[in-house]
Amino acid sequence: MTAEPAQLSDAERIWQVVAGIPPGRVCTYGTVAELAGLPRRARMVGRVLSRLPEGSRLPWHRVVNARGELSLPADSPGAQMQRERLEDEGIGFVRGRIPLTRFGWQG
DNA sequence: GATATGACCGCAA
DNA sequence: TTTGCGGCCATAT
Repeated sequence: MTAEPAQLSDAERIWQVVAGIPPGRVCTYGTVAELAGLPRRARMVGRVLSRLPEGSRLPWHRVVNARGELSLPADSPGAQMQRERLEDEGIGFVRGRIPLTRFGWQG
């Protein structure tokens, strides 16, 4: 028989990790993947977030790339919303980047 | 089945 | 500092 996922799927584990990022903190794709038990699968995190519905309450905006930059196209509405929500949480940008040494979250 | 693509990452130069 | 390259892996064609 076609087995339904007995445990949480990869995507569901990623959602759980992202949901656990505290306000005012950011996490990189690679770190999210690792915390989700998927080392070296940063790209999968990006893919999962790109497929989130607009109404999702997941704090996806707290996930940035390893350089502290937003990975969405800068001109996209998503990127602008992401930056706005981050600044609302007190996260500051320095020359277009977030200082991960200060705002990064390790779990 | 093979190839191309993507909200990535780490390292070497 | 930036750039290039290999690695990673689910989806789409």
